[in-house]
Amino acid sequence: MGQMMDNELTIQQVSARTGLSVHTLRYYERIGLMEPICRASNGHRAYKEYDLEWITLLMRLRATGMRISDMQRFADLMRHGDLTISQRREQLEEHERKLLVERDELRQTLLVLRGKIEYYRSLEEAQPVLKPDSQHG
Amino acid sequence: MGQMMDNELTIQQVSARTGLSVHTLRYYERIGLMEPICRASNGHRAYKEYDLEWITLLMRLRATGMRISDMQRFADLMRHGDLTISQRREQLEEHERKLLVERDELRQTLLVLRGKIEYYRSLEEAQPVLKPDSQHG
DNA sequence: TATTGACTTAGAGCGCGCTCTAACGAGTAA
DNA sequence: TTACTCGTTAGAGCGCGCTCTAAGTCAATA
Repeated sequence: MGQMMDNELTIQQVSARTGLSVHTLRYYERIGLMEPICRASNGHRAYKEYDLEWITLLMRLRATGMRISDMQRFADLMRHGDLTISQRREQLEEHERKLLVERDELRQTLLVLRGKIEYYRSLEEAQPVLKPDSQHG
Repeated sequence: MGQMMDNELTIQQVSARTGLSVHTLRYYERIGLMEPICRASNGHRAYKEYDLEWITLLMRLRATGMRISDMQRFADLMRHGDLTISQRREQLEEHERKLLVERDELRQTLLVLRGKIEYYRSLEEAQPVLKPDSQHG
């Protein structure tokens, strides 16, 4: 008893595939970021393919700075079916706008960094200094 | 007594210009992200132009996800003069690499978002729903 | 003189997003 | 039976980056 179906995954397997810790996976479920995961006959979570897909989306949103509370709101909208489609679209559009701002910041910072890196490089060439691993020379 | 010079700024003025709170400005100084700010004769901080420039760099690094502890390391290297130029360049290069990864994540997430937004839009067109502000029609 | 307001410090508190602990249960191997 | 592994829950704890509080100084104003 307690067997997983072939198309199901244990929490450990999901952890390994996603990089999220088992703690985090349970935490996400607990706070309503995920629907209650179906259970195997022994009470263990049995993740399905669509759970993995949902987790992938969550990770993308998190990695790009969406807050947990906003992700909760999106998950809530999902639960409430087709009537929330416009709201979901609007929420995604708002995140998109934030990402565009972020992209600009990132672009500018990259320019600044490259300028400074070049500057440091010119200093290094003008005034070479013994490095720790060149003492033998 | 206690007059600011023309080219100096109070902590409030720096706060207004940068968007950082006065709490945060003092906090950054306290933890060594900034050199001790010069004081006016009344003991109040008198920020100079180069302080603002440094703050601007700090804000860029923070906004692009550099950790405080890494910024502290960079500030420490600055304090130790020209011998640390290579290390500073390497640190900036490492941050640059992280930003390139982040940029890719951002790009991909933008693509995913746009796909979902388009999908939602198609659903909205196929099955239009009364919106809250269109009850009059 | 008394009050107001902007500043100072040291240090406590807080919200976020995990991360871990304790206590327990079911299944398997020796 | 004993021990081990892998899972479960509720709830405590933690690191980060601020954010705020308390208590005090000082200068200007009513």
